[in-house]
Amino acid sequence: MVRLSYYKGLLLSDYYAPGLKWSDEFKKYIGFAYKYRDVLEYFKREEIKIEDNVLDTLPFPMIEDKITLRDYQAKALFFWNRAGKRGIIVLPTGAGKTAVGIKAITKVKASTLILVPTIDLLDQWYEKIKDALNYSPGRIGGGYDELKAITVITYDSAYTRVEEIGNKFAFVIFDEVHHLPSEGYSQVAQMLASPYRLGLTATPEREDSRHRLLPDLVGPVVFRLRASELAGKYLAEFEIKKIYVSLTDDEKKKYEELRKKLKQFLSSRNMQLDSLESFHKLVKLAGRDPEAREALLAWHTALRISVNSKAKIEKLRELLNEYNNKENKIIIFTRDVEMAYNVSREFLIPVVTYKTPKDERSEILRKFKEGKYKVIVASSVFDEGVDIPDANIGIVLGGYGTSRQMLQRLGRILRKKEGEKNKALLIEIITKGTSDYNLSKRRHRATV
DNA sequence: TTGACTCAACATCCTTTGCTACAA
DNA sequence: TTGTAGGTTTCCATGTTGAGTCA
Repeated sequence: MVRLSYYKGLLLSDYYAPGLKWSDEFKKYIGFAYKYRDVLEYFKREEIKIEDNVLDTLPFPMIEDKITLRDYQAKALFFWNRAGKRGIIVLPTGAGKTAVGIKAITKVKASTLILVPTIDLLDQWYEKIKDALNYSPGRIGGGYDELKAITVITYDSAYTRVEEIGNKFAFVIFDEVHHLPSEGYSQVAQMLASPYRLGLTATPEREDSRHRLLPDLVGPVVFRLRASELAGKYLAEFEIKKIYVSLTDDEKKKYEELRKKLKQFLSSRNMQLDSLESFHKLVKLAGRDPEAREALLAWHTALRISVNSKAKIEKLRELLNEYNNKENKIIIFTRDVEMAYNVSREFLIPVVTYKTPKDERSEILRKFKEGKYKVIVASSVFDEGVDIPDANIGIVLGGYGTSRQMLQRLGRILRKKEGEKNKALLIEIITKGTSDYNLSKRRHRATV
């Protein structure tokens, strides 16, 4: 008879099993709690009897189930179920990931923990569960601290509480699961004993390649659908337009000076900037070498000039003249805060950045939803986890070189509206011949 | 309870085009 | 001659968020 137990994120066992190591401190074999399922299966295969004291879950409540899934949502859940209730479902923004998650809870019928990156999402899940299951889930984070059989928690709170609650849930849902592989959050996944796992995201891939950890932490991608596959029926038809502009003579002169400074430094040190690693090398060097710091600063400034070029503002003026009318709702996206405020001042448009106070932000979003505001400008605050009212036109003035940001911004204009005839339109304004062009090229790598 | 702070964690950050020492 | 590894243990900037603290 093997005794299995849980202790502060660890799995303790009397006998050896793959994935466990002997610990002199505990006088037992130990491993991270997430090995629980594998260890259990191993002992079963070996026909070894187990006394299992790992999970200590709260009783599953009486719930209703008012969720009707669309065909692709049901299919996604089918594949996840077939994979042993483990794995990741990839659906574009607006395709109803939350509904899939809630339906999964009703299938598993066991105590469930839902991890979310922001308080906005904490509230959204809370409301949707209340509606769909006629049950008020617990909330931990954002000032709440209620542990219930179905509980929504922020990643940050989970990080500080996981030792204590790591064995209270048989099922765990990781919303926006691309956050999970980061240094700190991945420990949360390891310290949870939950044998059933579901990850939800629109874009699992990460710039740092740590998404390679996801199959181990959550399971493989079991279902994937792109925005273009849902366009027309469940999401709006859309078009992506690219408009190219040039730097002014002044900007060009400055830009080239700065790039030259960077190049001169690189060649003086026999360095190249041809990979992320080489860039990190430069950053490291900049920590102790003033010349390297100067070079990096030059790179930053040059980037800013190209992303926030004056011609973009003029092009934006034309676009607003053309599209700013009763029929359209427009969101303008910028890369940095300064540009967002410049646009706001120039065109007298309400602006939202991370500096905007909370109530002012919700006020602006409310008025945009009601149609009192037709155009708003935002930095990268709307990229994820915020419930943004529908728009049908997005204008990208600047951004990162990541397809994640691109797809998330696209998602902001894709919600299908009743009787809508016009296509949703995402317009990107790009400064040609500069790093801005490279950024744009990079964010289009992944097919939409 | 709020509001204003601070702090920590997370994310992005590259594409040009030439090295040098050593092993196979 | 050709091919390949090379060095450590992070962190120039800016943006964004959640949690904690203190008035």
